Parts: sequence; C-alpha cells; structure tokens
Amino acid sequence: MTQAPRWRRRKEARPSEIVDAALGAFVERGYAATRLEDVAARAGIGKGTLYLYFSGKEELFKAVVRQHLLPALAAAERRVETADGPTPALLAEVLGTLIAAAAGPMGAIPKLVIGEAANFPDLARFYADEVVARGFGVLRALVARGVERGEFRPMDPDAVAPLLAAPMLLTALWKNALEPHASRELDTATMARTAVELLQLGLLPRREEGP
Amino acid sequence: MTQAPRWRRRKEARPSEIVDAALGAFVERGYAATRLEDVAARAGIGKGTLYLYFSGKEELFKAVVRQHLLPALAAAERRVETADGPTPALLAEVLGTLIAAAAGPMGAIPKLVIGEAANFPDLARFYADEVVARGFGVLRALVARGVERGEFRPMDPDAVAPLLAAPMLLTALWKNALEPHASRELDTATMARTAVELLQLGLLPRREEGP
Amino acid sequence: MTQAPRWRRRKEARPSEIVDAALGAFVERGYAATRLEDVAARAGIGKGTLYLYFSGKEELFKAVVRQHLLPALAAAERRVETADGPTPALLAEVLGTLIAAAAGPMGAIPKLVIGEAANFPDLARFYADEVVARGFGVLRALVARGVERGEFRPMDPDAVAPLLAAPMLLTALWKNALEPHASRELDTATMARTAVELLQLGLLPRREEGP
Amino acid sequence: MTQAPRWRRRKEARPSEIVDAALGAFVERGYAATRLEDVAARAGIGKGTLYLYFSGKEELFKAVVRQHLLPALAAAERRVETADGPTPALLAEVLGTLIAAAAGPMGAIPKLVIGEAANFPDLARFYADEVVARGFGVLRALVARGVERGEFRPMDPDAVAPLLAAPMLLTALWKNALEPHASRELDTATMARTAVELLQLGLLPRREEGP
DNA sequence: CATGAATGAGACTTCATTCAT
DNA sequence: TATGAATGAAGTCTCATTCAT
Repeated sequence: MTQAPRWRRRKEARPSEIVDAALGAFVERGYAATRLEDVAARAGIGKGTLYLYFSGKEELFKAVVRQHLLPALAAAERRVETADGPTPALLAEVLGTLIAAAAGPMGAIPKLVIGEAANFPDLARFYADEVVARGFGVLRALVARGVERGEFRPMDPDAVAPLLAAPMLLTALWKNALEPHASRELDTATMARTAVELLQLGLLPRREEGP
Repeated sequence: MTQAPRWRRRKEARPSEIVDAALGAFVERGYAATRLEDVAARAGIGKGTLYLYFSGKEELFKAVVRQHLLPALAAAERRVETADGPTPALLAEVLGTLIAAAAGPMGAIPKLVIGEAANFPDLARFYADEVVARGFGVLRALVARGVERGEFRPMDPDAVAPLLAAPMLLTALWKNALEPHASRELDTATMARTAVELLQLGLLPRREEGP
Repeated sequence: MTQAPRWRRRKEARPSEIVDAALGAFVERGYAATRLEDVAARAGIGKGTLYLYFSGKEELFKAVVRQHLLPALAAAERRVETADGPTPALLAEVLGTLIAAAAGPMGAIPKLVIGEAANFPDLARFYADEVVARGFGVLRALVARGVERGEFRPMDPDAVAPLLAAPMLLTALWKNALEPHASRELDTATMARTAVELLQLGLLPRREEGP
Repeated sequence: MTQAPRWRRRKEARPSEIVDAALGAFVERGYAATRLEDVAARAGIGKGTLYLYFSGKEELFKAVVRQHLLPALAAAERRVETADGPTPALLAEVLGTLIAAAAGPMGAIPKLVIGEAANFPDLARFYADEVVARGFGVLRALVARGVERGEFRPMDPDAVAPLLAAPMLLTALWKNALEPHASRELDTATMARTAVELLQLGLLPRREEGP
C-alpha cells in the first residue's frame, strides 16, 4: 500500500522496538549493569544492529528517557489546559492518574535518571528542566486555577506544586525499585485516595478564612 | 585506661573512614561508576588495604547504607517515643527535621539504594524492611498519636505515613541528584514550611466534624 | 561494432573505477584503516556491489597494486629497450621520469605494499619479484648498456641498479607519507637534477682510467 | 644492594621490555594487525599490565619509535661532529654504518612510520621534523665539511643530503619488508661499498675543475 | 545486477580482585 | 598490617561479509 522501499518498513520500526527493549533491560538491571547484548537479544536483533540506530549506550539511554516521558507529559498538560469544572475534582483526577501511572512501568524512568544523573549531566539537565519543571508547571497551573476561582486557599503555587508531585514520586520509586524485594506491598489505590483527600483538605479554604 | 597503643586508634577508625570515603564516591558517581581505587585514595590508603576491612565492593556498599542510615533512624524513633506536647507541633518538628536532613548528604543514600536495588536484592530487602518500614513506623505512630488524642481527624495511619514521607523523599532526590544540574533551585525551607502547613491542615479535624 | 548495449559500458568500467576509488582510500588511510564502505562511497556504488567484482578486501588491494604498477613498468621497459643515443642522457631522462612519477599519487603504492607486506606474503612476493626485480632489471640494462658502450666505468650493473632506484623510492615515500605532515618540502626538480648529476659523475669513466 | 623498593625494580624495567616486545610485534605484523594481547604475551605479562605503563596502543607505538630512533640518531650526530681526518673516508664510514644499521631490525621502524603516517599525523610530524630532518642535518654537515675543505666539488649540501640517505632507506625497507618474501637477496655489503664508491666519485672535484 | 540492513567475530580497554613483598 | 603491581574476565564498539529484496 505504502510505497515504502523494501527494507525501510523494518528500518522505521526498529528504533522504537530497540528503545522498548532497552527500557525493559535498564529497568531490570539498571543502566550500568545492562549489557548491550541483552538489549539486542530482547529486541530480537544482533549486537551490531544497535549501532545502526544509536551511536552507543549513552544515546540509547537518552532515547529511552525522551521517548517514554515526553508524550505522557504532553498529555497531562493538555488535560489541565482544556479542563473545566471544579478544581478540586480536577486535582483528584490528575493526581489519581499520575499516581496510577507512576505505579506502572513508566515509573521506572525516574529511578533510572536519578541513579545516573551524575554520569549524564546533560540528561539530568534535560530531565530537570524539561520533564520535572514542566511537570511542576502543570501542577502549579492547577493550583493557581483553584486559587483564582476561590476554590483553594491563597497559596503560592510554586511552593505547593512539588508537594503534589511527591506522592507520585514515592509511588514510582517504591513500586519499581523496592517493592519487588520488600515483604509488604503498597496499596496504590488507597495511597492515591488518601493523598487526594489530604491535599484537597489542605488546600480548601478554611471556613474562618472565608468572608 | 585501655592499653591500646596509640596507633591502634587509627586502625580502629579505619573502617569508618573508609565507609565515609565510599559514601562520598558513591554519591558523586553512582555505585557502578565508582572505582575502588578512588575510594582508597579518598580514604588515604592503598587499594589493597580496603580488602582487609571489607570483602569487596558489594560489602562496602552495604556498610555505607547501614552505617549512615540506622543511627538517624534510631534518633527519629526516640524523638517520637519520648515526645509530649501537642501532636501538630511534633509533626511540624519531625517533618522539618527530616526534610532538612534529606537535603543534606545523607539524602544521597536513597538515591543509591533505589538505583541499585535490582542488583542487590538483599540490600533492597534490608532497606525496604529495616529502613523504610521502620521510618514509616515512626510516622505512623505520630499520626496514631494525633488521632488518639483527638488532634487529628480519624484516619488510617498506615495510609497517611507514606504521604508524610513523600516530601522528604522528593527533597532528598532533588537536592542530591537533579538540582546540581538544573537551572532552578528548590527552597528547602519553604518546602518544609508548606509541607507542614498543608499536611497539618489536611489532618486537622474539620470543624463540622467535631462534636 | 560490438553489440554490447550502452549500459554494459558502465558495467565494464566498474572494476577499474572501484580500483581507483580503492587506491585513493588506501593511500589516504592505509589498508587496515580503510573501510570498504568508504571505498564504495567513493566509487559511487553500494557496499554490496563491491563483492560482485572483488571477492573481498584483500583481492581489491591486490588489484590496486597490479593495475597501477604494471603499465608504468612496461612503459619504462619499452623506453629503455628502444632507446638509442648516448647512455648518460638516457639515464638522465629515465631517472627524471621515475622521480617525477614517484612524486605523484602512484608513488603511494610502494608505501602500501611495504606497510602490508607481512600480512600479504603473496602480494609481497609478487611485488618483489614482478615489480621490484623487473624495475631493477630496467636499470641494470641501462647500466650495462653504458658500460658496454664505454660511456660508464666498468661496474657491476646488479650492484648499481638499486642505487639508481633509491632516490625514486625516497621521493615516493617522502612525498606520499611524510611531507604532508612535515614543516619542510622537498624540491623534486632539484632532487632529480642533483641525483642525475651525482650518479652520472659517479658512473662516468675517470680520466686516468681511460686509455 | 640497591635500596630499590620491593616492586620497583621490576616496574622500572617493564616499560622498556614492553616497548621491545611491541617493536617486534609491530615489525612482524604491522601496527593495525598487531593485537595488544600478543604484545603482552611477548613481554611475558598480562593484557591489562600494558595499561599500567602506556595509555593505549597509540602511545605504545609512539614510544617504540621514540625509544629506538633517537639514541641511534644522537650517536650519528656525535660521530660527525667530533670527526677529524679526510671527509671522503668519513663519508664512507658513516654511510657504511648507516646502511648496516638499516639492514638490521632498527630498519623496520621507517616502515612502520611510513605505513601509519596518515593515521598518526603528530607522529609523522615528529618523525619528519625530528628524525628525518635531523638525519639529513648530519649528512648535510658532512657534505658541507667536504666542500669547505676542498675535498668535494662545490655542491648544495641541502640537495645532496637526501641522496646520501636514499640507499639507507632502500636497504631498510627491502631488508625488513620485501626480502623475506622475495626470491633474491640483496647483498648489503656490496650495496654499501658500491654506494660509497659511486657517491664519493660523484662528489669528488673533477680534475678540470681544480685550479 | 544492485543494494544496504543485518550480523557477529574480534579488538581495545576498564577495573575488581589477588598476592608477593 | 599495608601496599600496589599484576591480572583477566567482561563490556563496548567496529567493520568485513552476507543475503533478502
């Protein structure tokens, strides 16, 4: 149907297949302990084929981070921008979604970036400025919206945003790093519900502060 | 009093000096990228001398974690157990202390453990069960105390504890992994103050819930 | 006259185009450091196409040597065989031509062969026996001619031939290997003139040796 | 007897042992085809030990060149500077020595440098400027001495020097690269004698040029 | 005929660990 | 007890060669 030249079809799918394989491997063993040969095996290709698509381990790592985080982030931004309705409900929804996502495999990425930040300064910068800052931005906007509409107490959105993100981070790291080895589980649903409840209450205007 | 000749003192201090050197090295480069030769150099000893005190890199890593976390944890436990006075104030104090500590070099340890959890399952288990669980225990006790004394709404302390820990974790990781590379700083003091305010309000009994 | 369709011309030219491309690449980077992909690119063909004409890198190398040296050698042989006139003038002409040729790109071939002799014994043998020996043969014939005609002192042509070849070799290697990196140039014309002068005088009969 | 610290004795001999082993290996197979593992085996050490003394293959190569050529060069310089007696005899002695040396294993170094010049520009520059230029300098001084003392015709020493060097170069390359594979040998002694004879005669004042 | 995607053997290099001194 | 020279397993990366298209 498409006029794709013979081999291209495969070639175009490859990078993304490799990145997926790499994510899996990195998540399981960490960046340093992952052998490129394993990544290749997971992707069902030869060792050298990796180098047709990525200039080395480092580039592959960066590609993993970029490919898996930016789409999710963009989705979150859009959700908040286009939302209407009461802010507390929006907060509940966003927090719930984030925490649920953090419990999944995507939550392994922060672990990777945090662990390797010292060895990949530019990746750390990218992650800090483009992912974390943008993520905080979404939450800041959410808080500002609530404050403006009188649904939240007047608070500095810059100071509050990290606190909204914190439960998600904790979930991501616990679920992807420690829980597999721990003797007790964390109930994500309860976690999310409690977080929303606690933060909502913390943000709502106190009665005596009202008019 | 002890008949130990002077130079024994040095010998007895060695393991701890080495562990300190190792912590510094691990924090700066991560576990895998740290060369034992660098640790030895930091400790001012020869490469081979390390092996007189630790059986290898792995043991050294575990010693780092054990040595630096358990004392802080024990201190926190004692503080809560022996405290009297209103719980909200105690919460403020504990959270403030924890977040401040997380911003310091000790906050680098979670980063290490999280990053290497997959490669050191028994260390991960140790950390999850002995450090995290015990840490949560302190916070759980704190919440339970407030609930019992009617200072907090009735809530499940198990569900709330992680939420109290989350800002500390975020601080630890941000300060020790990303901020050195990021273009913006996190104001720890504001962070702590806002966290306390938000969580206190979220925990306090709502007026209409009172009698 | 031939019924070959036009595009066959291209096909027939291919091997020679490839050999030219290979010569350029080998000369620039050396045999081992030359990637077949670069040769293909220089020749304007695909990597796999090389293998339709040459069975591998080694064959290609041999083809380069054979194709570029034998014609020049045959020309030199013919020149000496058919020459008449005084031998000193012929010596001057031949030496001048050889040194001039050595300064050009063809002079890069000795460099290649010499550098790879150990890895290509049969090529080394071919070069030693078919190129060098034949080349020496031309010079030997030249000297013998001069001796026979009483224009040169009686000398062993076998012993003199290498000495006539030496300036050419030095020129070839200097121009093609070292000069590009050196801070001083070699003046080929002066070199040739001085060589001819020196060798002519060295070969001419001394007056007291005459009758 | 020496107060050399335990391991030092060995450590100090090592670099030179390794360089010797490397020279042998490079000469036999060429730079690119030589595996560091072979060099190590020749030196009787482990693969990794090489890296305690040389930062890599490239450094090792450069060390080989520097270590083996500069002493011989310095010796030649001294010989000419301190010589007295007639210049033609000095010329005979120097040329004879050089050609004899070129026929030995040291003569393999030019082959190496020439073959790898393109891949080691700085080594090529070093060799061209420090070895070749200095070598030419010795010969230039020799010629100038003869001219000044009226033992040689007035000639430009700069133009003559390369011609004196050429037989040595040819000997070095033939003996070390091609002859092992060729069916005929080059008689070094005859070569040297003929070269001296030819060049001396070429340089001596012609009778009619005298007063 | 021509291509270039895919491969995997092989080389360089690093570094945890050992052990003679 | 302390050292650091030595080691070799293991990992990253290159590139000649193959073969489906």
